[in-house]
Amino acid sequence: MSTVNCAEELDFRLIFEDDGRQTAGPDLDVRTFPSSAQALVEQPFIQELQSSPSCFTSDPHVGYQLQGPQYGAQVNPRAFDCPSIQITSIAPNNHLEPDSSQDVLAVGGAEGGYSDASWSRDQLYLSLEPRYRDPALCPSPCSSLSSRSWISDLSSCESFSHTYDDVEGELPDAARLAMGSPLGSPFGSPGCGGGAFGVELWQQKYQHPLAFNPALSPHQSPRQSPRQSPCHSPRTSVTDESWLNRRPTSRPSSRPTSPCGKRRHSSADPHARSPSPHHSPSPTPGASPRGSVTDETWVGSPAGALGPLLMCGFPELDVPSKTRRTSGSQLVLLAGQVDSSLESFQDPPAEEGREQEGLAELFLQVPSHFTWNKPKPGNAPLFRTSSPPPLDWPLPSQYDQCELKVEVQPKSYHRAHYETEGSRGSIKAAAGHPIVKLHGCSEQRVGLVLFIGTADDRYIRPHPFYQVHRVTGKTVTTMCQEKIMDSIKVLEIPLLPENDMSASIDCAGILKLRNADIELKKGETDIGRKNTRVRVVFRVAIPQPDGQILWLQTASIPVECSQRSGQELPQVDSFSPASGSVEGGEELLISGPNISAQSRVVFMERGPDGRSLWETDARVVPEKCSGSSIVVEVPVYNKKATSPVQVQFYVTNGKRRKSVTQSFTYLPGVRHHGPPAVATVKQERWEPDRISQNPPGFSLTASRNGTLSPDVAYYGSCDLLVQCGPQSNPHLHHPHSSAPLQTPLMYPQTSSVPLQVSLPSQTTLIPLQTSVMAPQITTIPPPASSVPLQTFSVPPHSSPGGSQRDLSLSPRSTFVTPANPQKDSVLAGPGEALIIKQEPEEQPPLGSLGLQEITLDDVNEIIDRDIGGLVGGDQPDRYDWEPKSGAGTLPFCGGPQ
DNA sequence: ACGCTGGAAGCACCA
DNA sequence: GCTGGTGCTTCCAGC
Repeated sequence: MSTVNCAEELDFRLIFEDDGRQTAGPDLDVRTFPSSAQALVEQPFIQELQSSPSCFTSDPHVGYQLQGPQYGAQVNPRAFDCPSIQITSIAPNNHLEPDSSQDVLAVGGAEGGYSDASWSRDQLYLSLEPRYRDPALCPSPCSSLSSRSWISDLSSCESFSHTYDDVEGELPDAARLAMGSPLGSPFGSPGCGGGAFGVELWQQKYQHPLAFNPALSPHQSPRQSPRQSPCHSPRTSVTDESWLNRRPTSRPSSRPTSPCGKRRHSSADPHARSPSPHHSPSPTPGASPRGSVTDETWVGSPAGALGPLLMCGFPELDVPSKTRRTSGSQLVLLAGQVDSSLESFQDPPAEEGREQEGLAELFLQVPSHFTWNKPKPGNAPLFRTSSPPPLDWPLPSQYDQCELKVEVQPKSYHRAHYETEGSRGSIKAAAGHPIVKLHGCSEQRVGLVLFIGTADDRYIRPHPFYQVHRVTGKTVTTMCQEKIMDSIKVLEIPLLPENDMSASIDCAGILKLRNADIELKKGETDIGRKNTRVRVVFRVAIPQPDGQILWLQTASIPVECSQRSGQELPQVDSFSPASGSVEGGEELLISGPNISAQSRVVFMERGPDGRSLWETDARVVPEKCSGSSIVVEVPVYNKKATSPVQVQFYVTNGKRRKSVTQSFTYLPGVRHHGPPAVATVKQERWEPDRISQNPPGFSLTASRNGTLSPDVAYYGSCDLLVQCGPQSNPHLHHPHSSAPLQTPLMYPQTSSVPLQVSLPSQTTLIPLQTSVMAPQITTIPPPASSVPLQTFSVPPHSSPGGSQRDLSLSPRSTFVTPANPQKDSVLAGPGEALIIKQEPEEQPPLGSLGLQEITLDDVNEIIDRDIGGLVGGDQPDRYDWEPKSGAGTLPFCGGPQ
């Protein structure tokens, strides 16, 4: 890759402006760009999944609609299924019929709802320059061998010249382009000789934003990387060092003396930030005292590498999902697009639709964002090859016979490394490394995608402050490849039949991005301080006979990534029992790192508003404590309970040294007799009350036969040893194993309980709620199909602070059905428990649960109001994902507690 | 020499 | 405004 190439290849002015068609102003609709990148990046993968024996071979004709200009011969543009930005050479006014052609370079994806109709305007056109088809385009700026982030790697010649050699030619041209080949992008590789051009681009973008295509700038940066501001740091100006002079060493010569511009953690005051050079509430320059991903690597890195696509309107590039959601303009645009896009998503091929009839609303396909307008029966995690789901799109862990499971969980603590550090190795499990396995699909190799996700109380999404990092070395046995999806770095690992469709994740480390860099990103509302828990998220794409791709997702337990916290925080690995009489007095054994007799155990119950309603110390039984465990007496529940009440407890070693909370269920009138029957149950939930995986709609794993695959089994004993930490015995969580309990709060996605529960005549799904709003339970009449009555938990709508968590934390979600587990089952979802009971009369009165029955229509109404409205742009302001306020979060999303 | 780890210094933020 | 505690980031040293 020569400098010449870098400089020559792309000139965005020509592509997007001189072209005369892409000079849209700030309101240019670039929302779909991320999708493009994603799709592009995924194409090879998907393609391979479908047809290629080789993991990374490319066949532009297989399940792959992403045809860049390289396929210029194909003149007809094609609109993609998912929200996508269409880059084509055709005239803007040309109406593109879906599937009409394959000339569109970009693919959809992420955020979108991009209707064909929207093609009439705000499209990105990429000239059909043959140069874009250069097979030599560097495929993956992110597949760095170094411990540095992909961003940093991007600015590295080595990264391009060596790192990607192995994948060179393995990816379709389009993908390469999407990934920002240095050849194909001016941003591609400043460090590779494109520096001068990079400066030019920077100037265009930041100094002359309009000239650079201002319309796109507000949405440019990748979510994961600090974007925009070359001016964040004087030192890291792309002009000065990032572009022209690659950082010679990973370590700065001196420590920063002042993180100038560092955002105050406590402040979200936008005014504190200087206005962005471009029209965006972007952060201010001087953010980082030293080269940051933002500065150093953003423009000239993967992002840069992502090149034209990413830099020009890739929504996720510059605007985190939260911000994107709050973008009125986006929403407005989306309003007209959502439906159509959803159609493509929700309307599977006829045959598939038939297959899924039975699923009905058991599986609510709830795109995490605006894409979900109106859920309807028949949804399934099936996507067209050109429309892979965005990374923050909730997906089930199981569908039909296929289930993706984390067989061996990672340790709950993994110290992430900074860019300035060397790698701290791969994520580890208690013994060895985490293992992920795909059950039920062993006939073909499939690709596993891994990324670092959040572990907060909202839906899983790529973590803004952490990034997966490919670890290499002698000890690494698992083949993997770094890629960029949705502008997020991911690792792609093949799952091979010969390996029993499992993979040991020994090639994934975690990179910490500096808070200041991320927080200063335009639109980033998350703060990094104390946001140090992540989950390792796994996705698998399974080609279906009908050509669609089945996407499943699961996630690990939360992993603490900060040095200090990891070293000092008590961690509850297990406790027993998991429930007990409201009268208390029973001994509760809690064990885990940093737990000792000196620790305190505090029981608490939170109210709807998240405030503590009750909190009391459990009396420690010193004589029974050991070095890593503590025994306490369960305190008496403070209120009269007529139904199981789930409370939380945590272990603390002092101020700010609290473990994550664990759930304990008080059972009314239940006395504990005799020694606990030690039933070890995997508890994949780290912080039950704070984490919810997917929107409730995903709490059930769906199957085509109309059965539910609850992620949680029953528990009816208070004598359970709840395994909270990493566990490595998959058998322990088998639904048919002895362990009846999988805390209903466990993450559905991580659930390894493939319990198949046929819906009884009447099914009641009871949400775990401690919601701000009165919990609701929705009784959904059976759809036209054979699906029996189901009751869905419905998140409180318009709960200002709340949200998702509401669904996941309800003490009442814990239902004990010891007597007849076969009869009553508890379905736990991402944050909610779904209970199936054949005999409704045995259910606790809804009233006592704070639930109310509503009909499917009600559900739809709520959805329309809370989600659809948001999606449709009716209430864009509510599409605020500000984590702190929790306001405006989707109903199914949790709010702060 | 390099990668991985553990520890800790120094600074900024927060209560 | 001051101060102590806490968290973040970087650096060092050992294996």
